[in-house]
Amino acid sequence: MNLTDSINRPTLHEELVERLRNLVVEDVLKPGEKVPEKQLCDSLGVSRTPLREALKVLASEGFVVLQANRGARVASVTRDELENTFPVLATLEQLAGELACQHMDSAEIEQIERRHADMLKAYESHDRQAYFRANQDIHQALIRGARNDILESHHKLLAARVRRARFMANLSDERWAQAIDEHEVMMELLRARDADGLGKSMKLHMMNKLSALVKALEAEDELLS
Amino acid sequence: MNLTDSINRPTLHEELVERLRNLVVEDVLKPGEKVPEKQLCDSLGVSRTPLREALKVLASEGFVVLQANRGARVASVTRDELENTFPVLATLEQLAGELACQHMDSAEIEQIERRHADMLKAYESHDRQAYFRANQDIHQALIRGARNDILESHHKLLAARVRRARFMANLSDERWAQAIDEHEVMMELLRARDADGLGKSMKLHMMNKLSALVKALEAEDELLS
DNA sequence: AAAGTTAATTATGAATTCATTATTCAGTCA
DNA sequence: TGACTGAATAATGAATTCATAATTAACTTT
Repeated sequence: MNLTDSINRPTLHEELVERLRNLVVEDVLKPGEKVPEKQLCDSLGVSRTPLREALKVLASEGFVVLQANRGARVASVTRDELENTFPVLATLEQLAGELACQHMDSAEIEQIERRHADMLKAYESHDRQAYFRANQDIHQALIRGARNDILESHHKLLAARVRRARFMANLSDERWAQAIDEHEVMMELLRARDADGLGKSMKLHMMNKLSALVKALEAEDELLS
Repeated sequence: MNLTDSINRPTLHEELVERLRNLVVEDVLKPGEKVPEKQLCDSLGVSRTPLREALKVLASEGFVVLQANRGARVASVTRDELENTFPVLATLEQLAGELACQHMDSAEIEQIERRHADMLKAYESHDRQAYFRANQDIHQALIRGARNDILESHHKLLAARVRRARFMANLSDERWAQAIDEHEVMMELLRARDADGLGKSMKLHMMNKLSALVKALEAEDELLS
């Protein structure tokens, strides 16, 4: 019996960082929107002190922008930011792929195998929600498999910031099919424990995601002009 | 005339983040050491509120560790952390090298050339201090040259965290000579704007730094046993 | 009515206060 | 003497208060 668990209540500000980050990532708080402290305090039932501490952390993570004496705004995901973030994410995933091939045991690989099957099923039944979940789980498992906390934390942060992009543009059928193909390749390379190959294909996968995203955003701009 | 400059006084907590981070990176606050809030408040002349906000940020950056109701400790640089951080730094530098070749203009390259010359001079006169400064400037300029803010911020954070390592083990003459050679190669590749080559050599340079560091630390352990 | 000016209101940055949890230390008992 | 108990002290987490900057609203003035 673990007694520390019941005692290990996280501090208020830690919980708030989690909750607020989720509100931003899940697009409940919209980019550019002001974040009025008092209002949030009331709705969350906390005082300003821990909330402000949380906002400082969120700001250092890049989810909000602070202006002295003018409060916090939700950081907007500009195209420029996407185009800067994806290459960094891509190299991190490349490294993760290489390390994962070296460090994952077969039980872990089998687990990914199962999640991969889930993903295919979701694709066939056109269930975007389930697809996103399975896809995210697979990437996260590969990162975990790299056995590198530093890599994991930085990847997590960048992935969260970019995750909002899925609210900006919808996944096209064409890109969806391509992504599935890429995942098939990745699975094969993982099975073969081809470190270099998996790294490269994960990097490519990420950069293709960016291309598709940029294309989709441009298409949306066309509609508006 | 820029009027915003005089007005743009950073908030207290931002200054504190900077100052405290420097105290950690410059090894004034030693790893494992407790960080008593009151004492720091007195010596810095601020109240606890902004100081605590700063500590939260430092914690999210990994420079201190917070324990609920037990305050903050300076994070210790374990060998494990070094071995995790350097590969990540190395891939980031690889990416930076590739992008720098594409984006830097010749004036910027010439500036690096000059700093490179400074570095060689410092090497010849065995001035470690000057060498570290020039070396750091060169790496930073290459990162800047990549024209990618996300890359830059993450690199900056990781670089600061391992910078403390130089207080842990001294640079051996052998490694110093090798590092100089590697820098020569890097300069040549930059002049030739060989993106792939520069990326790879920067990555290798970083990993060699890690090897040397680990070796030096093991040698120190020998002495203690 | 529109632009500009000043006063009132609101929101934020920072200090202080309060409540709770750790830590220290004196005293007890084996 | 040495381990345990519990009170006293100190440190931390969070709420509140205070001072100041920003925003809004009211009021001129043209």
